[in-house]
Amino acid sequence: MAEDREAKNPVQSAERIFKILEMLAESGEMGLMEISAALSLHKSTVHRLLTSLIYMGYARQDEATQKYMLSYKLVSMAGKILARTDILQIARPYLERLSDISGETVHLVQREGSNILYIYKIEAKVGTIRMVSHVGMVHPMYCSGVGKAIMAALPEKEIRQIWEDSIIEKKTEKTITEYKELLAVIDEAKDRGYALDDEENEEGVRCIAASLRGYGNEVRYAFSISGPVSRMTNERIRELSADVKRVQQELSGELGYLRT
Amino acid sequence: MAEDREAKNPVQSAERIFKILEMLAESGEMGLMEISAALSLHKSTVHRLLTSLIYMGYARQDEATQKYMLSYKLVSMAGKILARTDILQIARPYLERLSDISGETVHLVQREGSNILYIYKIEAKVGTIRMVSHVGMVHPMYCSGVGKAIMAALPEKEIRQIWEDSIIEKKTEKTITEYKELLAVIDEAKDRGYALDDEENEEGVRCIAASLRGYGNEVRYAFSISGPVSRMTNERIRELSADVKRVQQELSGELGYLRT
DNA sequence: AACTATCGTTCCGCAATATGAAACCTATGG
DNA sequence: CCATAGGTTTCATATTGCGGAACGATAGTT
Repeated sequence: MAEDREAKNPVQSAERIFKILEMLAESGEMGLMEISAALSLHKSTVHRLLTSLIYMGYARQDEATQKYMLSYKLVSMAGKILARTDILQIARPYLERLSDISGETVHLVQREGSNILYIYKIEAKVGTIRMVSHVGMVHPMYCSGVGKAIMAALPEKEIRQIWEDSIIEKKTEKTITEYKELLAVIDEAKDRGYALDDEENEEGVRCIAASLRGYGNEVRYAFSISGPVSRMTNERIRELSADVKRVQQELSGELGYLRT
Repeated sequence: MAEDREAKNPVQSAERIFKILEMLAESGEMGLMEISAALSLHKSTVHRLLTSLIYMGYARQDEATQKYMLSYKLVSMAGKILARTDILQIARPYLERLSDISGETVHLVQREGSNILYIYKIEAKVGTIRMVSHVGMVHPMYCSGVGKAIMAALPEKEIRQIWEDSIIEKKTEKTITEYKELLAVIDEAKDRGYALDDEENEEGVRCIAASLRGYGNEVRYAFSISGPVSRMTNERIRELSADVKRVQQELSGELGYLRT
């Protein structure tokens, strides 16, 4: 077959200049020949492309060593992107999929000190029960699945702090009111890789949650699937946990782009 | 003179592709014609360059709206650059301690000419107020605590230069718009050993800042603690200033050892 | 439905542009 | 002082990127 279907970069010089950019981002600083050799490009070509990068302000050359390195213009650009893009943009499609799979209510929350803030909610597609949660709601961490998911990623010192900051309130029969018990439950969550809320916050509601790491690599978000006990059997939770963990995996991957 | 000395970008397509990149970073998402019009480039040219960006993974096109936007690859690259900025490695534990002590937002910035670049941020651990600052943000020096902390270590000639380079803008009631006033405030900072920002940049936000000397012994960095006026009383600022100055002391010592 | 306007995509001939060989600098060190 | 190994500049060449034009798809209008 003479067919040449394979996609190809339509702009050669762009291909090359970004290769150089990526290489410099990786290695910090490099000499002309070093880059030339690594990319199998003629040194005069590399020189021209570098001159262009410098002209545009993306790179600079060390006066003394003559080595090339990146400027902070890229960092500044990245900052603009981040400033605009909250996690919601990224997470939404994944959460939508969770909602499709399960038909249950899906939440995305953000840590706010010792509390969590609901920043996104997809209503259940089956049944008629409506959860009291809503976007903008602030809720203590200790008695929610998402809260425990976040705490499972924190050092014990911080968990203790959160506990002390919280007004412990026995919302249901099963609400945890002993610090030791909380720690035990969090330990379980650590082992499993996901946290549970077994009617500890709202009578008849169970949920399964996992945390997410944000830009600075700190745990700042969590998401969950919630539903009535009638449908959220142990059996079903085990099934859904696979989906939750997969989404956590995938989302972490995508958000990981934002980290180092 | 027929002399045409003015530097020129030696790679046209690079020039254009980065213009597109910058434009997208600024605006979030744009249509083909929109970009084409804004840059006075033929739409087929823009299309080709965008295809190239997408091919390399720096951009993507929304399925539904067909609009173009940047991916997170740039952010990831920026992360790599920042990760290598060694002051960050050294300073991080100290800044974390400041954050622990105060519970407030902590920033680390780097001087970039007459501006500052935010290279690290620790979010406040108490309260729910979020500062607009973010890593990668570029900001004028004259109306920020960190900027004034840096200027306090510069000769007046340079301060004047910075002032002239800056676009003076009355961001709040208290923003300094007179050069003489700036000098006075900087003088105070020199005496005290730390600089303040008293709602000069963002309504309701006060901050306390100090500068750091880099490798060549020139002042290139500064850090700060910021918080809402409600918590950042004069009393508290005096308390925190001791911590700020101690961290400055310790960090300066450690950075002094580094000589490339 | 037919018409129109708008936007994104594809094609392709032309020449401007990017290419790389070679010559030229400038340090460093043997 | 010569040799070597970077980095820089020049320049003829053809490859690459350019943009006019035509196409397709979608949405708004009559």
